[in-house]
Amino acid sequence: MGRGARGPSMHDVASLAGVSHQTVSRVLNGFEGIRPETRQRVLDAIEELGYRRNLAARSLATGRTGVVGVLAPDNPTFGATSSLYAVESALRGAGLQPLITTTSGKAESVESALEFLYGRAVEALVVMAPSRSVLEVHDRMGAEVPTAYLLTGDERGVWSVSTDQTAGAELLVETLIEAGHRWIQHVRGPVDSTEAELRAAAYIATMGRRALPTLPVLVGDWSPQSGYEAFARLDPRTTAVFCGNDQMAIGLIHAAVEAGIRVPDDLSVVGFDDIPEAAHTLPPLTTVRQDFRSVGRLAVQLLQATLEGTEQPSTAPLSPQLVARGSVAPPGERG
Amino acid sequence: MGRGARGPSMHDVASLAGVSHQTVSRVLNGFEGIRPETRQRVLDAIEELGYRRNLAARSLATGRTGVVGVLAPDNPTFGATSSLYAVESALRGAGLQPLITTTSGKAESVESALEFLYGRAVEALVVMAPSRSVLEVHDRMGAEVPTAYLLTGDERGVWSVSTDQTAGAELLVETLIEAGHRWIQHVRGPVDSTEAELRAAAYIATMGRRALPTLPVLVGDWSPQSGYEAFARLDPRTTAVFCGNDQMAIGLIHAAVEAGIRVPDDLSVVGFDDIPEAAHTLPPLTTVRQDFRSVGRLAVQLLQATLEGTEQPSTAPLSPQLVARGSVAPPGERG
DNA sequence: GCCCTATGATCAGGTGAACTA
DNA sequence: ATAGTTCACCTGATCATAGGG
Repeated sequence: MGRGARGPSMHDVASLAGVSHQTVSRVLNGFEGIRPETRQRVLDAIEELGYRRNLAARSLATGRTGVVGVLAPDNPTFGATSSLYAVESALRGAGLQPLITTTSGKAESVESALEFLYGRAVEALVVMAPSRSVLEVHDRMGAEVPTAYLLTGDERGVWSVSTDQTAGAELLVETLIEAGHRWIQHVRGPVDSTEAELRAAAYIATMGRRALPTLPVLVGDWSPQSGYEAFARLDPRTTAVFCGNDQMAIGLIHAAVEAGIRVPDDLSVVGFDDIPEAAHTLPPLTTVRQDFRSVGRLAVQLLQATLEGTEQPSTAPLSPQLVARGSVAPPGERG
Repeated sequence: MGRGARGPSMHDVASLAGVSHQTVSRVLNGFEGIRPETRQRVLDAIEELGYRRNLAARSLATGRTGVVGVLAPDNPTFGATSSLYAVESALRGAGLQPLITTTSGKAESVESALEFLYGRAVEALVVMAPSRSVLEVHDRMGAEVPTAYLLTGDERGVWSVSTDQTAGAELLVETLIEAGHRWIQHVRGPVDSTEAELRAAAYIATMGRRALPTLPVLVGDWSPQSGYEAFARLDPRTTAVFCGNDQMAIGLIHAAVEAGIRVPDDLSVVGFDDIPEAAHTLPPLTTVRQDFRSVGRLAVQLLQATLEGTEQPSTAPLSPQLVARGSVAPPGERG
């Protein structure tokens, strides 16, 4: 397997420039005390040979890898993917190397991904844990490195980077209440999802605060299909539905219209996330926008500060933003 | 920066097991000629110390990195992301290390991503190039390693892994023709997109083959918003629209309904990709399904075979599959 | 003496840190 | 104030060796 077609080494550059390899190293690492003409000779030699540092050797010598592992859900949803891409780009910008692994969330899958990452000597971790099971596996395997948590509410204190789920849910429920609804039902995401939990809790709390009756919380799995299926289980008194995300709202609206229910005249519906399609459903969806990219960037800033030992940025939850569109109207005669 | 908290080395394992480091190496690499009891002693020592191979040293010694770079579009669409995740998981399964970078497609962005990847000594590349500009930059920088191309039609011959775009477009246009439509218009994706080009060409070819009139091809950017805007530019005679992807179809349907046009009674609409939302638009969207995950897996198989020098799998374009739903009907009186 | 099996000793690989001139 | 010398980092490949038939 002698495939290692090695390029020129630091020594090659050194002899071409007529200096020692150490001087080359110092030029590369931006040291001060180097005579301008020497530096230039080295730079020229590098250019001429097309020299590139051998990262394996560098890593071996320093004992550092600069690799940050990222554990991402393998379900390509808009939100998770947006955050993931922001993490990737910020990491690269910070001179670190993202090592992205996707997992289904099942224990076995999470385990093998983490095993892979630890085996790769990651120096920090970004755990995107939409479900509690991911966190459990991670905790069980023992956190070996600084870890930032995404998509998991603010459960991990300063190590969590998130949008304020509770505030988002309140915004939506209040919008429905303001429109005059009393019978508001919630279709939440999966049971082991932290974010779904927070949104559901906020639904109940807000209704309670306004002294309004709470209807049974229905459970979906974030998919449009599960929203579609949830429609059939809606309480007959329901005049407005707070869906746990936009996709389920899309499915639910589909089912409603199929059943001859007009949205929003007979039934108001709101979502969560503001995916690109939300502006173009029929009717356009009232929802709450999360700034996924900022969340990703912030997570990287947190880890970078930790690795460098500088002051960590604040990771207070980001504020979501209400996007009012056409899927909310005052309750019709149906209620 | 003495952050390198190094773990136990092969030497530590060797002395604990009472053998040489070389024997440890042979056990790790699955060599044959090792006495079972010796092997066990080594294994025990590894277990006891919690030893893990230092990959930097390994890579330095072998001259190989096992890293495969992936260039992905930073636009988190369902299709690209699905393929990306399949690539990641297949790569990891093959014992290789995915190094994923996202780019906007702009020359500068592509350049810096490739620079990053080459600097990381990637041994192979997966280039997901939805636009021709990505290919141009890649070509200009000189392909240093075996490269598989995704999302770019079959432009790169055996190095392209793709779904048959032409066949997919034909399927859709034929469906519209069979339903009785004569005035079919196409809303294509961006001008520098290879796939958009193929789909548009297939539209024109199919219409020609059936001796039907071709209407001006409108240009969108894949987003729902661009589909929405395209509606206003539709030819008045149009009775059916072939949208370049599902998202644009969603936007276009929105605009149509807003303008009082019924879908599919007054206007038939088809999409491309079969994203999860496509089953739940109003009406549900007739479209064509691409198996994005297979494409990703196949790309990895291709690279793996190349790296190992074994026989390469066939990369003939995969067949798309028609998904007939409710957005197509015979032309109404509008045409 | 010769072959075979299991294991050890030595060296190479590219870089950065510490010390030296 | 600059620049060179030496060593350490950890693993895998090559060659050498000890023991057994």
